[in-house]
Amino acid sequence: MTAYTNPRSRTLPESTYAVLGLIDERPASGYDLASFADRALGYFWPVSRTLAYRELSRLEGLGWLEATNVTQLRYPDKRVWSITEAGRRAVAGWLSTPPEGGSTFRSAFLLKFMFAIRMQPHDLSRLLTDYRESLDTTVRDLAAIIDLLEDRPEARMGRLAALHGLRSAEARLGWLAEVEQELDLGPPEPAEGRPDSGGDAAARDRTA
Amino acid sequence: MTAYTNPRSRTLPESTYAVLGLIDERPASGYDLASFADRALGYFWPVSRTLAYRELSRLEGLGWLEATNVTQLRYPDKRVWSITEAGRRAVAGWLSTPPEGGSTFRSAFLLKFMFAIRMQPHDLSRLLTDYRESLDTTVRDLAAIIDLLEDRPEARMGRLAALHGLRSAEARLGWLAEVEQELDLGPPEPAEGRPDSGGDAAARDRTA
DNA sequence: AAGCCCATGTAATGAGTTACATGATTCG
DNA sequence: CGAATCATGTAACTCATTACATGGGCTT
Repeated sequence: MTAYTNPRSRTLPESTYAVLGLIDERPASGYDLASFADRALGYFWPVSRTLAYRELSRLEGLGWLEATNVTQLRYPDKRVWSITEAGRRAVAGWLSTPPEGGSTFRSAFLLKFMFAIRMQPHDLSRLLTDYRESLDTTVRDLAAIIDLLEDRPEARMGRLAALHGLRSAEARLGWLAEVEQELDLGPPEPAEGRPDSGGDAAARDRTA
Repeated sequence: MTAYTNPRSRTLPESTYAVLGLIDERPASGYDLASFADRALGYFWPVSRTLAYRELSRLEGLGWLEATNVTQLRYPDKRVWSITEAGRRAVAGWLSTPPEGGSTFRSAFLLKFMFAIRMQPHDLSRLLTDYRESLDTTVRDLAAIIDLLEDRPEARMGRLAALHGLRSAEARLGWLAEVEQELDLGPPEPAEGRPDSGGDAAARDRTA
């Protein structure tokens, strides 16, 4: 309806090509696509379910995708999308040009961290602890994904993309250790044995 | 006008607190604030000039900021903003709660990289080269900032935030080397001495 | 004369998220 | 019997960006 079907007037958002590229790989329903996109691109290019549907109809309007109705017995009928010849050309064109626009990084953690001098010590260490926990989770998740894809050569790029995230997260854990040392907050283990802040570089080595 | 002046109905965006926190540090005009925000938060929480103005008037509506008219001789008059008592309380409240929402990472590079199998070899190496260049620039810029802030204790958090970016960028350069090795694209030096892909770990060491 | 710095905003646009709406089937 | 899965969408919202508008003073 309110679709922006004219590719000449302005450049399409990258998410449009993300969806197009995924359908090029394997035809799918909107529902399928959304969950597949979440697994494949979720870490560096989230495409929500709603957005997936919107991009699909935009791509239909552009003539880059077409739908086939599939009736199902135990599940609702669905529209399975596949790429057209024009769509294939569009993907090729997109892949042959350098990424424009895109790439943003926003960190609510760093934003708050910038004002750390005005934070209560307790809140600061909480902030850092929470950050470490989220990084630990990321490391675990990505390591598992990499492990899973190790022996699947067709998923090579996915594995390498996950590795990109893993290396970044590891570097940030290293940064956290540096920061905690400089701010003389020992690594948070307030259980027993009061941290005598023995300047240990051992904490840097967490490449598990 | 169409401002959302009621903090009880829904949580305010983090950018609102970003502006509030900066004004808390030093009163400034909208114009000043925008350029200061760009320097201080630009790498992890961009606040455009237009957005800065919008947030300032929102904060005025909330009673968290107030303006003083300042007439100038050689420059246009301006409104200098400073924080109110209520504003100070709002900052304190914000700082004592864990970051909600925020933190997004979107990489147009990784998105394209995921479809690398369908790329022409030339376009792929171009993609990687461009990425390396942007990372190199980031590393240089952040290293310079860190160097500049080394002997300014009041800018400690800024220095550490920059270090966060530096460590991430370094890790990504390391990742790039791994990837180029695996995809058997030697590091791009097509000048002379054809790269015999001597598996060198030397390229990993770019902590200059 | 061109162009940047200071200064403040409005208007238009859009990308993306969250909530809402509906409904059959299957599994614990 | 409730929850999850499969399936498709609409509606509302708003954050954020880009373009537009204006204008004096200073620098090259």
